[in-house]
Amino acid sequence: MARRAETIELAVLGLLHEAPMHGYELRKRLNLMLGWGRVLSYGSLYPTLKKMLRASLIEETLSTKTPGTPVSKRPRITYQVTEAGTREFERLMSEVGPTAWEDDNFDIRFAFFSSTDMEIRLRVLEGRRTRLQERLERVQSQLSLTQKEVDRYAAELQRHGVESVEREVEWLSGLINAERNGVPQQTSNETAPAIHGAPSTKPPATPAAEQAK
Amino acid sequence: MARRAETIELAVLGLLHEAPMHGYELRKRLNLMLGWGRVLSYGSLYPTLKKMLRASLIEETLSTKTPGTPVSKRPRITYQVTEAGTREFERLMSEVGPTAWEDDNFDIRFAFFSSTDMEIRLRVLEGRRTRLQERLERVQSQLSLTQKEVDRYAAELQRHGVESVEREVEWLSGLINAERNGVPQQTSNETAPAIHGAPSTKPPATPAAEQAK
DNA sequence: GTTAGCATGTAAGGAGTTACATGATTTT
DNA sequence: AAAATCATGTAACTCCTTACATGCTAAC
Repeated sequence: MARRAETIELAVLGLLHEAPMHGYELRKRLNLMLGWGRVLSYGSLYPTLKKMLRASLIEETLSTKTPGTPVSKRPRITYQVTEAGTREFERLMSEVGPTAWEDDNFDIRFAFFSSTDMEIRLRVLEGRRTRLQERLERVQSQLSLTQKEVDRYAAELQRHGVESVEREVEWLSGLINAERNGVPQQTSNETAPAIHGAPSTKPPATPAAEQAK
Repeated sequence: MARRAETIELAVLGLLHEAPMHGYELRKRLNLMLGWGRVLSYGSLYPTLKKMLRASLIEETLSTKTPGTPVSKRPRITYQVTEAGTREFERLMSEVGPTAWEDDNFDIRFAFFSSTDMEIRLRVLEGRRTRLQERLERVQSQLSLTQKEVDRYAAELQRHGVESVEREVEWLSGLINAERNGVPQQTSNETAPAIHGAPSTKPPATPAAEQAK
């Protein structure tokens, strides 16, 4: 699953961009965010954090919590983004191209869309939509070729998969429209109206993937 | 993604159960079947086939195609299931438990549902549904805790995710009803009525049951 | 005082992708 | 005759999970 590492990095940068926190919480937020399927393990997160530290994308602050520090408190570590980290975050967020709209990557980028401007958002949303449409075409053309005796259950699975992706496309279309018709996107505090009513669905577990994560 | 290996094996056994074929075609069918996300590479498939050969789950037949075989034709290899392979397939298909309803595994099992009986099907479908419902609960409870200032896009992503899983649950409920109300499942050739349709005879006491499109 | 959840890590190992390497057959 | 697609493989490498190991802190 090659390209996951970058994804985690981006997510970490994005979360720390909002507020400093420590590894444990980072993991929780991450799992909530992209955790519809597999869950990120500590064995994956902590090494990534160390790596990012070495690359100076983030910094750590050790806290000893209680004032009268006895001796050997194992310190809790709070991470913050550095300036370099912020720049890297911005660089990654303004990337347009396949890496931005592949399954895992897309979700993370979307979650932090507030940190980019509309142009980028539109391009990513459209790229993603095109990606899914290609997928649909490919599958549908292949299906018509193989159309020999299709097993009932296998066919139902396919049907459901197609339906899910189609719904996802509709969702994206709704979002694209909302962006274009300038849904107020500035941080006018609360009362955020639903971005758009469009129905939706990611191909969740069923068609073989929870593309999201 | 640890548990994928078994999944591939099951899929291979299932496909070869239907008809012998060679690796290349196996890969195509596999990708069509569970290929909504990542695609299975040769570097993954061929080693698996070798391993299954060693385990005597499948057998190979070398074909030289053209009658007047010159000399050094690289042979094409057609794979078939052995008896041991068939038994293994049946064993795996009648497993009920977590391994049967986790994301990837579920899809494969579902695709080959025709090879099991209704009891198993029902248990797997119900297990899967429960799994997803737990997921929803977990996410929703966590969301209510974190309900501080949620970013608009992040919130929309969550909303969409929840909606997708809810739809999946409805889909499963429909299938469960269909199984219970005995949708004719034997191979009465074509004119197979959509699995899904199944209007329940009695006004289903279960609220969840209604969904049926 | 003990369980449950917070918190941080490491080592070993498996699974699968990428990139490479080769060749046959069919279509244009 | 070239291009596309069918077809089979291997080696290196990355990523990530599993399982282990440790210890603090709050609640019951």
